[in-house]
Amino acid sequence: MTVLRRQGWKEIRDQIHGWILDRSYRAGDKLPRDEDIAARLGCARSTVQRAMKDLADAGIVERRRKGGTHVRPDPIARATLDIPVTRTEIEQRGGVYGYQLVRTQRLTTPPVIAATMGLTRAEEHLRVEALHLCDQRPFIFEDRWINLHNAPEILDVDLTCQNANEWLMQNKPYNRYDFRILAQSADAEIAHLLDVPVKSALLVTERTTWIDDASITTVRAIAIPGYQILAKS
Amino acid sequence: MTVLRRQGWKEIRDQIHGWILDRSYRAGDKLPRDEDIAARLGCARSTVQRAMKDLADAGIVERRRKGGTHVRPDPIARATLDIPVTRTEIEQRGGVYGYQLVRTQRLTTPPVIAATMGLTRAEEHLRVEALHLCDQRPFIFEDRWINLHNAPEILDVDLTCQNANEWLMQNKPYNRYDFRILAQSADAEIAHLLDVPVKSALLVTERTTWIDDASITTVRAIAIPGYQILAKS
DNA sequence: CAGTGGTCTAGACCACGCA
DNA sequence: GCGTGGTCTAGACCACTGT
Repeated sequence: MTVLRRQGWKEIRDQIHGWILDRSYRAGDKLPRDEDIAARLGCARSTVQRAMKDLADAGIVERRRKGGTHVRPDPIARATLDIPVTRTEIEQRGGVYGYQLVRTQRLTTPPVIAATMGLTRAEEHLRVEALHLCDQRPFIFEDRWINLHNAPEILDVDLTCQNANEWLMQNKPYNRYDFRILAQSADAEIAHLLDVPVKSALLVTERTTWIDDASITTVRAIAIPGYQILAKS
Repeated sequence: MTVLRRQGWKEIRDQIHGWILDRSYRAGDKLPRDEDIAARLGCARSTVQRAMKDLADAGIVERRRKGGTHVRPDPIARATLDIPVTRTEIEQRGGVYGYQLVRTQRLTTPPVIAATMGLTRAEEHLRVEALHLCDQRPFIFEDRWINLHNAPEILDVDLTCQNANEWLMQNKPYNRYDFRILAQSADAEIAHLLDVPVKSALLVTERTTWIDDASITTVRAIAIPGYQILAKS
């Protein structure tokens, strides 16, 4: 529980974190008020505030007005995932990106998709199935539904050569999304598309995006075996 | 590109985000300096700063000293995952948590584990295999390696009744970790332990934790079919 | 109602990186 | 060098919530 000086809110954060790591304060303990910590460490209260915000975001402490700051008894492991554009992801691996449209259809939403998108009634969508290739080999298969009520311009895009995701990113930025990760066994169709054995275990990510309450698109991306998602501390 | 008033840095953030959404500023465009935005929106520069930090963290803009703030051409989808303690996770689903030790062994690390933990030489570890149960049924199987050099006290813990993860959380807080998500097909042993068909697709999360450069534990958690990881925007 | 964190401000200085 | 974002400060007021 030493007190050192000089240099930035991260130092302050690490000091406070240090008190927890060295068990000066333990799971559930209440930490001093920001103002007292500021006085002890010789900085302004707002600097302690920033340090504390970082610790709270990391799931290490819990703050409540009037209640004060407590060490979390069950520190949450909070990971930040960056989900890059598939093209970028492949290029960062040193591969050559390729794209292949499989099929498009105009359909009204089946109930399961409508529920995912939070629609109160069925709306007409464009369903786009496509393959992302890495060095000419299948890498990710995507099954996407685009809400034609909220993004009708997609009909003017030639999806045989332009990737739907990239068009949407440029033209339909979203401000809310939802994200799921799960495992799925390859059925005959997927196995054929990805060129992998039937029953391979595949990592699937599902994403839905909205502008306010208007759903834009929902996509199910099925990756080849061996694909991993990495997160950083 | 309207200018409204009153209430908080989130309003400021949403205003700026609005300029991007309504395409007043497009992919790659340079936004005005913080100070000019502050003047236009009638707030202090530090308020714009906070709003901008949020947009930058969300992957919507990119900031560089001297270079200014630009709209990201490829907005990264950045998701935050909360990985709860398994007990908490099960209880939040309304299930009854159970724990069952399968096996413990003292071993020196095989190369693949040593590499994951960043060890320069093999060190003695305690390997703990255990099942987390939800309403008496298998839910997650975990295969854990605990570094006896850095956490020798684990040998004094009765792991038949105390969950290794919970002991570590209380007694060996970490300050760095690494995280992977992948899919795996159930082999005969796992299928038997989890009581699922062989070749089921299972979601696997692997985590390694350190205190500074000292590795504490690495764990591979294999979940039953249907398990999903959810992220929030 | 009172204590604590949350936010805002105005101003200052620092650090990085482009010209 | 110099422009821009990054951080720090001291003080003020607000908002939530436990008592």
